[in-house]
Amino acid sequence: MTDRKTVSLAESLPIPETGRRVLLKGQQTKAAIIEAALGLASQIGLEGLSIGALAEVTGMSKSGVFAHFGSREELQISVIREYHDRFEAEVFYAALQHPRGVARLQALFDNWMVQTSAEIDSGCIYISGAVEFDDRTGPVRDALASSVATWQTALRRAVELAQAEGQMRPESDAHQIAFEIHGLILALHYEARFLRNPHATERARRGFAHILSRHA
Amino acid sequence: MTDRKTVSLAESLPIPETGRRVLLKGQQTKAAIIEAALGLASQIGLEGLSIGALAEVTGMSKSGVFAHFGSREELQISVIREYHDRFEAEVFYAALQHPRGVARLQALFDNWMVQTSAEIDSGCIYISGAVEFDDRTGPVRDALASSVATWQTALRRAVELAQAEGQMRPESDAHQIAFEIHGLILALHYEARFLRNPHATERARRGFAHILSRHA
DNA sequence: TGCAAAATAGAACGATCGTTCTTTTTTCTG
DNA sequence: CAGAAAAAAGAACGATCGTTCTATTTTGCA
Repeated sequence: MTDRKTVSLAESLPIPETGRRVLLKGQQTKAAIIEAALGLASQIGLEGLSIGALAEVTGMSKSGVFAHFGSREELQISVIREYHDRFEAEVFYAALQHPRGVARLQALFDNWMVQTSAEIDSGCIYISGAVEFDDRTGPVRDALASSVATWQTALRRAVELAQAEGQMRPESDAHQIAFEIHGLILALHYEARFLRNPHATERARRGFAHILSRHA
Repeated sequence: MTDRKTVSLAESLPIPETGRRVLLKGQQTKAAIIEAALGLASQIGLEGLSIGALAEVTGMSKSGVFAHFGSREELQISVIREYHDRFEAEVFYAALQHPRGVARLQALFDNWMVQTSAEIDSGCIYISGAVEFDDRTGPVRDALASSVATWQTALRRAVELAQAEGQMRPESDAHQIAFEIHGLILALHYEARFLRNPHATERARRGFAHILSRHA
C-alpha cells in the first residue's frame, strides 16, 4: 500500500554534495528487488514468483524482502507496474519518434516483437499473467487487466491514427485490426518461446504485412 | 510408465455376464481421477494441479490417488494424453464429416473455437501449458510439445487439402496460414477467458474469414 | 556525533506440497 | 468360498510456502 507519488518524489531527491545517490537506501534496495523479481517473473511467471527465491537471488533474508511489500500480492503488483512502465517506454514511447500512421504502427509492432521474443529470459507477463489469472479475482488480476487495457487502447489508437492519416481504409474496424495484431504477437510468443521455432519472427512479420495490405 | 496399449486392451475386456463393467476397478477409478484432473488442470493449469486437491475432489486419499501414477509428472502426462485424445476427437475427427477443403477447414476452426472458449470452466491446456513449460525441460514438456506438433500438422494438412481442392491459392504458404489461424485462436482465448470480452468469438470468426478471403 | 527511525536479519508458525512406507480394505480368480 | 493380488487409506517425512514477531544493524538527520 505504498503511495506511488510520494515515493517518486522522495526518489528524485538529489543529494547535493555527492550527486551520486538519488534514491534513499530503502527505495534503492526495493528497486533492486523489483528488478530481480521482474526477471524471475518473466521466466517462471507471476505465480512462480516466491519470496524465498527472491531473497536468495538478491542476497537478502526472506523477511527483509517481505518487509518492502507487506504481502506477496503487493510484490506481484509492483512487478506488474514495473513491467507496465518498461513496456510503455520501450514499445509505445519508442514508437513515437516515427511519424504517425503506418510507419509508427510498424515500429510499434517491431518493438513489441523484440520485447516479446527476442530476449531468451524474458517472456511477456501480459501473456503468462493472462493465463495464470484468467479465472481468478483480486487486485493482482485487476492490475494486470488494467495494464492490458492501457496498451490495447494505445494499439487501437495507433491504428486509428493510420486511418486518419489516410494510410489505412477508414471503414475498417480498428478493434478488429488490433485483435488480429494481438493474435500475431501471441502466436509469435507461443512459437518462439515454447516451440523454439526460429522462423516465428518472420511469420509474425509477414502476418502483419498481410493485415496492412488488406486495409491499405 | 504404464503401458498404454496394454491398458487399453485390459480396459476393453467386457464382462460377459453383466455386460456392465468394461473397466477393471483400478482402471475405472484411474479414469475418474484423470477426468477430475483434466477439469482441474483446465481451470488452474497443469502446474496448479495438486494431488491433495485432486484427492479431495475425488473423495480419495492422497496416497490412493498417487498410487495410480507414481509421480506428479506421470499424472500431468496422463492429463495431457487425455486432453490430446479429446481434442483430436472433438476438433479434428469431428471435422472429417465435412467435405475436404474450405468447408472442413471452417468446421475445424469452429470446433476449435468452441473447445477453447465456449465452456467457462475449460481453458485450453495447450495454451496454458505452453506458458507454464516454455522454459522447462523434461517429460511433461515433451508430451505437451508432441501433442501440439500433432495438431499443428493436422491443421496444416487441412490447409493443404483446401489448396489441393483448388479452393485456396496453391502458392500460399500453408505454414504461414496455420500460424495466422493459431494466432486467432490464441487471441480468442486471451480475450474470452482473461478479459471476458463477449465479442471475442465474433472477432476470431471475422479474422478467419479474412484469412480465407486473402487466399481464396 | 548522537539518537530516533528505518531497514534488515533471524527464528518460528501453520499450511501445503510430493513422496514413501506400512497397514487395511477391496477386488478378482482358481 | 478362500486366498492371492490389487487398490486404497493412513501416517509420517522433509521441503517450501507466505507471514508474523522480535532483535539487530544500518541509515539519515538535528
